[in-house]
Amino acid sequence: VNVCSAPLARAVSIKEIARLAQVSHSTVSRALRHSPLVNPETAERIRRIAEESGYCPSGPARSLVTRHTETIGVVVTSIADPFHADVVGGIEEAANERGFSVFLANSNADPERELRVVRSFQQRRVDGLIVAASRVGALHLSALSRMRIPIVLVNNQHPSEFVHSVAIANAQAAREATRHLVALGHRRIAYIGDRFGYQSDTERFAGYRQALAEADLPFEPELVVHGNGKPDGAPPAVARLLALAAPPTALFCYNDMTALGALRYLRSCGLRVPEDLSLVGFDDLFLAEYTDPPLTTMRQPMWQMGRAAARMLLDLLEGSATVDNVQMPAELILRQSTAPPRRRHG
Amino acid sequence: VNVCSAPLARAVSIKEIARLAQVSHSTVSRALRHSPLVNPETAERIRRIAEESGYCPSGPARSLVTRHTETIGVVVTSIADPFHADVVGGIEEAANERGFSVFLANSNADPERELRVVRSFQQRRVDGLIVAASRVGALHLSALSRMRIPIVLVNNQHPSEFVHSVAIANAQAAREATRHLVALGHRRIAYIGDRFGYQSDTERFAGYRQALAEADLPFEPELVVHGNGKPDGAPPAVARLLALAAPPTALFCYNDMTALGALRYLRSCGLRVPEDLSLVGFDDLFLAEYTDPPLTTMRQPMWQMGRAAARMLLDLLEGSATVDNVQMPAELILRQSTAPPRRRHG
DNA sequence: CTGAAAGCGCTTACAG
DNA sequence: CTGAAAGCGCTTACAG
Repeated sequence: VNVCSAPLARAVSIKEIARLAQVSHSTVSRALRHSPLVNPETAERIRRIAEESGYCPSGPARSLVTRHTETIGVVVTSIADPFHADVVGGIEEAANERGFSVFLANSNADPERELRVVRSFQQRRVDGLIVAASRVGALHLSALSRMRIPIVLVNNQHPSEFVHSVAIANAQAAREATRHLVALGHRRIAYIGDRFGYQSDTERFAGYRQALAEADLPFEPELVVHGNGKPDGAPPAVARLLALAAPPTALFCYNDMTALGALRYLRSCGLRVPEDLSLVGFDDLFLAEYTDPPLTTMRQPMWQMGRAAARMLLDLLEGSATVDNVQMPAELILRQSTAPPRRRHG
Repeated sequence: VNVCSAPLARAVSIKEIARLAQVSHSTVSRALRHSPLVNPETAERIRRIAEESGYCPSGPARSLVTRHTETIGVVVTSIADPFHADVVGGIEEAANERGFSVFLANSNADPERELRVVRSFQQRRVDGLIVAASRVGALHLSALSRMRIPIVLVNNQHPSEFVHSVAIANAQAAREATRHLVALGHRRIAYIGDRFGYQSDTERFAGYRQALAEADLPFEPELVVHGNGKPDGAPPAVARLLALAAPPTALFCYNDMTALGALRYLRSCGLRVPEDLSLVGFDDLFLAEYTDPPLTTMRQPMWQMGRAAARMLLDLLEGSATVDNVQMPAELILRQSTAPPRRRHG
């Protein structure tokens, strides 16, 4: 016989243990919360009885009176995306350290689903919300701010006094990555962006242009193409670049997933990286170290960003938050996918 | 001024909207739940008022009386691990479809943390639990079954009538993978297992031995080494194999992460895959398609396994579960990391 | 169809 | 130090 699907035994409540201990349930409540307002010996006795009877306090009942749930909601576009998986890991770790549990939901980048999910979190009375890399902030800001709970955005700052965020300095990081290519001698550097209009893409693109301008390199619109942030978005974009009369000698990608797709496509075209073409990614997913050649990329401290977001939210909840937007450091990781361009005319 | 960290405005309750609608709060409750016991017109009016006043029902209050939370807890060893990320994605998707939210927690493979996390889920009164690829089932089964809520294990069956599980036929899958190597002509095939004693490892090892036996190939203990399920666990294990007087010509790995580490280490030794050595992984993480060469591997339908686990749990909750252990199909994916062995003596 | 009452499991003033 | 009371926001018999 299967005990698991049997009707749930009613969990023992504070009342039950009050009966056992021959005190009022108020006293039990105090003893369990270690209130100083109860005789140490009876408190001890009560706790022992609670322990023995397998008492487990009811979160829902408690939060009904305390008006908070020690719970946060996190919505990501896709948990299967390694970037988000890492961020969520950091969030969970930091939340857990402070006694919070996390609700996780996928939005699949679908604004409607996103809104549904947020609404369900609202019913569950999460104390706060973390939204990672989506456009929800832009689309539904008013709906969100109406919720009147703290929200922190990861990699998706929104120019508003209503939301908080943690991100890296995207423009600056992209500029640094592009500079690296310039320093190697590349003059025709392509940018493979993301076609969904994320703010991070806009900023990285801006950084790319800045680096070009600094080096007095012309900005060539034909060198800017768009993927979809995933490996399969890269081939068509790369193909367009390769078909140019004067193809680029280096590719700077919006993220590592795009770089991964580009790398594989280049290989399938018989092109070698970095001998024929240099490639730089963005994120430093763990797999960047395992590609062949290992990928030069701009590292985002994803796990730390998750931790920072959770801590910021928790600080907000206890009113001790000091800043509204934290900016994390990015770091260029030099590996083997970049090299000086081949001389054109030996 | 920042509205988010301002004290929370008390959410409008059923009582408040009762006042607005000039009815009792019982009637409001009924109208909101679409009970037939209320006049359609007043019901409509009540709903409109609720809508306008931004009413959002309180989950905690509701579950206090209904005695369930429409919530499930999922604990994974590491959300940053792509296998788990995918499983969690499937769980969340299926749960969401049926109105459930999911609490996610990492155990870091630490039994104590695992237990703490499960206890916190218990306080939050989750309706059920999914535990993915951990030893919690083995270590804490009694503590778990005492919770008296349904639990389903993913890839971690436990020989007990108390738990439910979804998994693949590990032994059979490993046998098939090994057979593929045998069919290519390999006679010295190594197994790089996992050192943590997971049941899945034990089963895959058994399958490997079965395939050897079937082919009348001797089982050589020296050809069995252990990694840690991650890329960095592979190099020492592979090094030991390479140092053998008669090294293997093919490597069958416990999982893709191990294969990834092995691939990279082999490359660093100047060995080519599959020319010098064949390599097969297990899982078919998305990255298996992007290694160089792309990895031959045994696919586990991770997302589907997550969906199946969630559905099984939900079925258990509504008493409609039909099976206790679902077995998902695995599939050998042939790519370019395997080939016939090189002839030893030309 | 509707309302008053009781109760879910807790916390916390209030009054000893 | 302790208990009785009220209340958190809901649902649901029970009695009109």
